[in-house]
Amino acid sequence: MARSSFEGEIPEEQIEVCPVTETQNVIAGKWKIIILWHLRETRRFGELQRLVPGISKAILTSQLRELEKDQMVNRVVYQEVPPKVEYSLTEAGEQFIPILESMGVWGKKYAARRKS
Amino acid sequence: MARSSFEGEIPEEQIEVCPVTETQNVIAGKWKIIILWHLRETRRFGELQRLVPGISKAILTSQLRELEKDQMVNRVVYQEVPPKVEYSLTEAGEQFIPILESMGVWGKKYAARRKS
DNA sequence: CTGGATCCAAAAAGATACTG
DNA sequence: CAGTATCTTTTTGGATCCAG
Repeated sequence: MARSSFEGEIPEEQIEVCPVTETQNVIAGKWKIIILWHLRETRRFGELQRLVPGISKAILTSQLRELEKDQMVNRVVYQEVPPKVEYSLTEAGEQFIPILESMGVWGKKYAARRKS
Repeated sequence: MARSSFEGEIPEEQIEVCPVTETQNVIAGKWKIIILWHLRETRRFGELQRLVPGISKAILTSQLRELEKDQMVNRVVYQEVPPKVEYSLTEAGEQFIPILESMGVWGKKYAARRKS
């Protein structure tokens, strides 16, 4: 029987990306996890910079822009002088919180284990 | 007056790293999450390379070496010809599985949400 | 089959100065 | 206060060839 279609081929749009890889793509970036962690509560830009030790304004901005693009973070600009900008989690971001919490618990045990 | 101690300084060893940052440091790397995912079951090197689409041997090796160094992965060499090497999760690695599962669930919902 | 060693390219991060 | 623009540096990843 002749093949009337190429069963081995998959249209580009239908290629399913592995869900964990999907997640990987969103949280890749040196600071994204810790930023999301602090965004469990709404934070202002400067506040985030203080909470994340060692990050520069430029990098914080770029990481936040990427998280926005990935619909993990909301950005609200208040038209005031001096400027005020608040960042918070979107629904997708909120749903990621339990994973962040688990990471915190795991990381703590992991650190303790490694010290011994 | 000479200060007899530097009260502002913290000995290197006592600097506490935030637990989520600890976790971030372990899973950073383009392929580590998906590698850990497939290591829920013991896998051979070549098997891993097939399971992780797009990764080269050299990169797979380097990612595995880092995971070993971080005590997430065990490497067992069977003295045979041809060589056979099996990778599996350490206890720390095993304890990370629930987080990987959560990432899978979240990633699936995330992808679905983004398509609409 | 499972790698190691090199070299190169690309991406990510960081430093700095400037701005509404 | 909250950025942007530019430049430099560092870090990663990838391709290729060699080897026990």
